[in-house]
Amino acid sequence: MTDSNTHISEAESKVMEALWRTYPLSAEDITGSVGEEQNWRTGTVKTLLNRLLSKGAISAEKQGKKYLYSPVLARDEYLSTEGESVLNRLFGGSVSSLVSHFSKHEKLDQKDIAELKKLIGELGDD
Amino acid sequence: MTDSNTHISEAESKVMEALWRTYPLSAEDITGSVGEEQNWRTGTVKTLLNRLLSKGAISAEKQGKKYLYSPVLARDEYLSTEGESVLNRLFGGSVSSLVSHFSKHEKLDQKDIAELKKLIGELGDD
DNA sequence: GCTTATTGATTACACATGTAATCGGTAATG
DNA sequence: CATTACCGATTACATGTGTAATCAATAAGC
Repeated sequence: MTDSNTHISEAESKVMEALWRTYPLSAEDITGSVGEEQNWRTGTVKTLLNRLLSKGAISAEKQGKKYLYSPVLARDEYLSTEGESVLNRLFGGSVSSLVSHFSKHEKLDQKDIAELKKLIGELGDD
Repeated sequence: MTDSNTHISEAESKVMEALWRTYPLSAEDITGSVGEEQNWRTGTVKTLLNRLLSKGAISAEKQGKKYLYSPVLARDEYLSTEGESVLNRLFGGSVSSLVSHFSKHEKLDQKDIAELKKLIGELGDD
């Protein structure tokens, strides 16, 4: 058990990502975008939407004969929860230890480095 | 499905962590340390060890009537795989985007910041 | 040698997750 | 009005994961 109960699975997170980009979206919309990429039948998308609804991660409002879905859980909140959990599991909760790992393995490109420099600079200024 | 087949679950990773700290270890050793913390019965630890064996993540050698287990998968390799997968899922593969997120949410302590500064400094020198 | 304790192997079982198929109700169409 | 098409709800099912209990083989003790 990763979280108590309302954990969002990987497949579910794909649906969330779509809703975080734009909302509200119908099941059809999502099947057309995410479903296309993931090679999901419509039933699959419906199931994921229902599971997300049960978890309270999204909401639905009836619009004619179909539903329009919107995120309830904010992306930022999701990132915090998931990110922190992973950071703890893998890197003892230390961001610098994560960066160090990726750095050591040449996983930082120029853009990353530039961004990091900027970030760190700003932090110092605080 | 996160990975093709040999994905290491969270419970399994707890066992791996123990073996990465010291090895070889007997099932008893692991039950005594990790099992204690996690409140696992001996059977649970045995199951995890067997699953890790099937996945080729650890090896076992007979020592008298019991087995001694050692890691096969290196911690660093595990960190790379898992870390990259998570980084992709959550932050579009961008380390700086992850750091930015944690920074925005005040999740960087002084030590992190100091470490990051040092890291980035070294990177610039390359 | 027979009994008991140890330890690994096998089996179990509930819940999560990926991936749908099918059922059932309502709306559109002829 | 009867039929069809559309859409959400319900059911399904294999595999993964957490968490063991039990079985079986062997070693140790009486």
